[in-house]
Amino acid sequence: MNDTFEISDFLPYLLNQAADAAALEFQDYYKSRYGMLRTEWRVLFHLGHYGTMTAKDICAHARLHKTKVSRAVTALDTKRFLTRSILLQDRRHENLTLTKAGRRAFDDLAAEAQSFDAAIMEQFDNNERDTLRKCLRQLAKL
Amino acid sequence: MNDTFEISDFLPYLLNQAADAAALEFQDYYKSRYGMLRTEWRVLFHLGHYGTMTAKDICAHARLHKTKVSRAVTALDTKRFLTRSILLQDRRHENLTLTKAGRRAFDDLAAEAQSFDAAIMEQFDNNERDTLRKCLRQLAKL
DNA sequence: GGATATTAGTTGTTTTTGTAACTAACAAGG
DNA sequence: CCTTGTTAGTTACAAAAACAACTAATATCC
Repeated sequence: MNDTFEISDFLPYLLNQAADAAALEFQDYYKSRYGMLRTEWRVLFHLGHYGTMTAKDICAHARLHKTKVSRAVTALDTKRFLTRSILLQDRRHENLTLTKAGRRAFDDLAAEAQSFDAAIMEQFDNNERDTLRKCLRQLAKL
Repeated sequence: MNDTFEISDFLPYLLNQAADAAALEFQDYYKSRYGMLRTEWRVLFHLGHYGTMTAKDICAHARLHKTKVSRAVTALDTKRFLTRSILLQDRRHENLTLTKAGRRAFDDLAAEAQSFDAAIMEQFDNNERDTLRKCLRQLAKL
């Protein structure tokens, strides 16, 4: 009918398909193993990687809405993966810190993520990898 | 804390962030202008681009679940953007065809998508564009 | 000091998705 | 024909996301 423009060439579509495909396998891992949702995994990652921080910090850094973070923190708290401590200077903030169990989960998942990432990237050569990451970073910044 | 692995380097995360960012602006367009959801836009695109086809065909080609397509078709039908006609040979299938209004919406959105895509790609050089699309296609296939 | 505005985080309500069960039509083997 | 199986599509219910309204603490301006 109209052959001037293919949807599989449309960047937002392509990005979305690629993102879905890439997320799938890893998602199964943290879901079945720890009963975590994607936002929980991201929050866990931030705390494990950057250390103690507030929900606000996570929102800003992970580009997540505060309600999503709030619910993820509640879930991780219920799982005893983190502890909350209200700051004396400003009782609106609370510092979030991983527990031992939280850190174990983080260590496991981070290692898994890393090897998962490497496995995906294996299909590309060095030039492609660099270009891909560079372009994606630039797009994510918009 | 742990600096061996950055989350912003984790491909599923990066892809997701890039996909979100890229989808945002265009999403606003079809949402505010036509009250469409993403799946509706995709179904509309398929019908506009490939012509009359069944829901099943769209599922296979767009990699969408049949329930999502079913709901999108209902929504597009309500908006009078398509008509359904049951096939005489096999009354389980129904052919979906855009109405005049549906085609107008498609023409508008396809043009918009195309220039939107071009605008995004402008920030990359030719080599980057090719590599990006090639890698994304490959990832999407998984 | 006290009204007003901000900020961090939570809760409630509505949309949207995901999953599974369902209906209706057809196919195939006996 | 008539059971059994398969297929296209819908519907019902549960999980998750989006959005708005809220609470509690602090900051600011008069």
